Amino acid sequence: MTDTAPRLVLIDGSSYLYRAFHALPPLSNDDGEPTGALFGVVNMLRATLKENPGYVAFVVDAPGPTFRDDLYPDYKANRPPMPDELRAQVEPMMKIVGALGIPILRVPGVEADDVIGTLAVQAAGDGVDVTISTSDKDFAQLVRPDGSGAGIALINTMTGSRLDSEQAVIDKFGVRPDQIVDYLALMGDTVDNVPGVTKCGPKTAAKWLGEYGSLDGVIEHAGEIKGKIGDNLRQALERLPLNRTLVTIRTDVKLESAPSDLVLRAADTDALRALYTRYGFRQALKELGGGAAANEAQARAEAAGMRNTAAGYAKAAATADDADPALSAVGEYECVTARAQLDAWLERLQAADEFAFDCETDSLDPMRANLVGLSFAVEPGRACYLPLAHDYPGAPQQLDRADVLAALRPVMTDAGKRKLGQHGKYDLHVLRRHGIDVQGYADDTMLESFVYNATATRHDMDSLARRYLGYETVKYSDVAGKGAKAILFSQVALDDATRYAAEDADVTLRLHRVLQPKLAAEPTLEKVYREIEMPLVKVLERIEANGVKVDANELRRQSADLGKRMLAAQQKATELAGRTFNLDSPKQLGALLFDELKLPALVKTPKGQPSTNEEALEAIADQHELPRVILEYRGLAKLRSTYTDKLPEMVNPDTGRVHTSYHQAGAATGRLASSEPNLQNIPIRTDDGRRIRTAFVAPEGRKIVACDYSQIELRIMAHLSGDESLVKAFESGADIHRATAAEVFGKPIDEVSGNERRAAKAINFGLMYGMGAFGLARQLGVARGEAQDYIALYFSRYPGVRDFMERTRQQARDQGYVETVFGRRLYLEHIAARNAGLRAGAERAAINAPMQGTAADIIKRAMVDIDGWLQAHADRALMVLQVHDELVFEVEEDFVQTLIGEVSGRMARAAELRVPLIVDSGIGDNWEEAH
DNA sequence: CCTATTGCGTAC
DNA sequence: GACGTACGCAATAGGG
Repeated sequence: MTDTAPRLVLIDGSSYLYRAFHALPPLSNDDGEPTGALFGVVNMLRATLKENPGYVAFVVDAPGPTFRDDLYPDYKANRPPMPDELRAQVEPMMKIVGALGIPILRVPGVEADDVIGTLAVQAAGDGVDVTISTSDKDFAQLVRPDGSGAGIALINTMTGSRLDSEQAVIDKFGVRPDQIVDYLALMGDTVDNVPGVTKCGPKTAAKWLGEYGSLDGVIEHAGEIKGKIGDNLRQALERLPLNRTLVTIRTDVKLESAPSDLVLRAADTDALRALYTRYGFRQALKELGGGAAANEAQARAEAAGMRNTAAGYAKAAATADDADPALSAVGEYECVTARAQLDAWLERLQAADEFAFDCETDSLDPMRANLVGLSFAVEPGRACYLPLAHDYPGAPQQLDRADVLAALRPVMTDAGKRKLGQHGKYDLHVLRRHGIDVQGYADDTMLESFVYNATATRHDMDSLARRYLGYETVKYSDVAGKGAKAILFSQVALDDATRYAAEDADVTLRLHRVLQPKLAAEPTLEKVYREIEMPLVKVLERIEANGVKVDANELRRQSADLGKRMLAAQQKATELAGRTFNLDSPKQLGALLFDELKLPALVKTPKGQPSTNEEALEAIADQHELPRVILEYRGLAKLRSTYTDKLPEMVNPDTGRVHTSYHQAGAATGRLASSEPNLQNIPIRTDDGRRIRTAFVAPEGRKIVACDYSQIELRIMAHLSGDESLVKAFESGADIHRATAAEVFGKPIDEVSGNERRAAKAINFGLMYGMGAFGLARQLGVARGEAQDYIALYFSRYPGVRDFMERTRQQARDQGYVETVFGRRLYLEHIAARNAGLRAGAERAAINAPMQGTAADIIKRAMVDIDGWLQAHADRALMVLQVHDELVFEVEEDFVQTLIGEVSGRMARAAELRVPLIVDSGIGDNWEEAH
């Protein structure tokens, strides 16, 4: 229960500010502004936010008197005025806190302590786990056990100490939390000018309270205490009750904010960047980065939005007893080990309109994984886990796997019974390999999330649960450990396995209930999801299952050859350098080239270091022999380490083939991504590289057929822009780069030189990527002014393209997203950023996304169509690869012509554009020949 | 020891 | 700062 409850973190801002001010050296930024305390507080805040609290508040004192001043005019009278250097840091701190998205509480007439106390007690009473982040020990009085209910814990982020139980308080102070007030009253507080019993410190106070139980007990027995300290006590007797009132943190003040209002909002990254830059917080700035941190902020924003539209955390904190639990209650999940239980669940599955399922296995590779268990959810909170192959000492008896699968087969293969999953392609593989070819796979929460907002790079279940349900799932590592110590899921105890696995199905179902309506509210997105992505799941499953035949021996021969040549290059390099060094280490290489040999460092890495990349080495290749040798070595090493050594290792022993994984939610533009191994970046440019493709072969009696779209993205640019000249060029069937060169350089098409065509090609591609004159100049090796002239000339010949690009930028700015021809959306979170670099990057992405994304939509549609046709010919041809604009098939020889006709026709008809879609095909015994 | 980041390079 | 989308290798840096 504790790990399912929402969390509230209350930050005692004032205490941190003072503590950091006194603890840290008096740092300042380049402008001489003091930053020491700020630095400490910012680090503390970042550490706090890393814990992903759903609710948080930064509480500070408001100016003006409080009830304690009324009770005791000298309260805090000893306190010196705030030093100027500290005062100067208060406003910046508030700005940073605000920019981080943390609600700030500053309540007039109420001390921060009392605000925190009131919120803590209120939230804990509502079942929320509360953490008070403070360096003030007085708060120990609020610590309470978290046992079954929600507790209040103290954390001091600066020292890392944590007080989260009664025992922890006793260990630290020698008294229980409920005695802390009495303890403080006895000792007094010099900082707040509250005099206690003279000479009574922590030891004495704890001793007395241990003997007499409470302050009242101590007062009662004051006469019995001997010695000087007894006299001191008796002298202080009169003021002890007042002390107690002063040190008691109030938990009943009237506040306008309820704990559920304290939702962590999205961070304002632009503001943060500006503030961090101003105060020189480099690490914080780095973490802010362009990517991960921004996504996190986005995720937080959405999660916060979620909670606000629900009824606040009170609903999220609902317990198992609630009729409508917004969060699961661990323990309610059923572990199915008896036939009668299974039968009951089969009935539930039969009765449900749609249910969620999930497979547990012993491997992340769906082509190797063994089924260890299955989970199902029929309605939120109602889920089960069916362990099938758990095997550890003392493992309970489980139902027979074959029996269970046989019992489940009817419902799992019933196309009319809608099933849903999270990244279900994995589960489809596993079940297929265990004899169940799932039909009716209707919804996938990963794809719902991806289509709904592809900008969020993570679409895994844990992230989605956090983003859309405000819920922290049980992690795999929680039940199975991680790293080298991780155990197989089959070795996880059944109760742990149940709370993990059943939750997966449960959360999947809950996510679907949240995401489905969101998608339904956007009909074009719904269409992309329903008509492109969902049908593609089974198609990709088949392609992955087919795999591609790879001649491992051929690759091993190539590895040996590359190795010999690498060795030769290495020897030559050692000779030229006059010493040995690691050719694979950019750091060592840089030191050698730029420090020892004093060669000019013409290219810098993003971090400002001298780069040793290809461009940098090419630039100095005329000054020394070594750079050329390094380039030779690099090229060989790349091919060997990434391809010829690795691909043979990826051959599946069961099938003898290589099975890549296609990630349907891989690229924000809608493209697929391929991994393990990535078969979408097999070399083609160089001879050595292209040779690797000869190892992608067809078995005896079959051919490799490759069909690719000709210039699809440029055609889409023609379609989207409607530019007359460009459309005409494509209609005429001309070589598009040659035609562009003819336009730009103003000469007949057959007089265009090779160099002019090359320049035109660079312009065509560059424009699609939003390239500017600077980039084009670098690409072509011409002056920037010349490149600018080319671009200007291009736009004057193709004004429609220029208008299209401006329209696209404007659309991105106006609505925050751009879309493909089929309505797929890409949100651009930095399109309005104040940071010019970020904004320019977003504009380039905005220009590219409609073209790249539309191309992705088109080939996906074609794949679904082709797969539908190919199903009837599965014994004669297989679809084996997709490389963005290309589909590769393995085809029986006498079926090749039929296939090419069907495939190229279906590819060409996958979209109706203003220009024709042309498909080129090639045939060969291997992939290289098929090009 | 394991994970994250950096630098580099492959594809479309 | 300057060309969009990916994945992955080897070295290195950093946290436990």
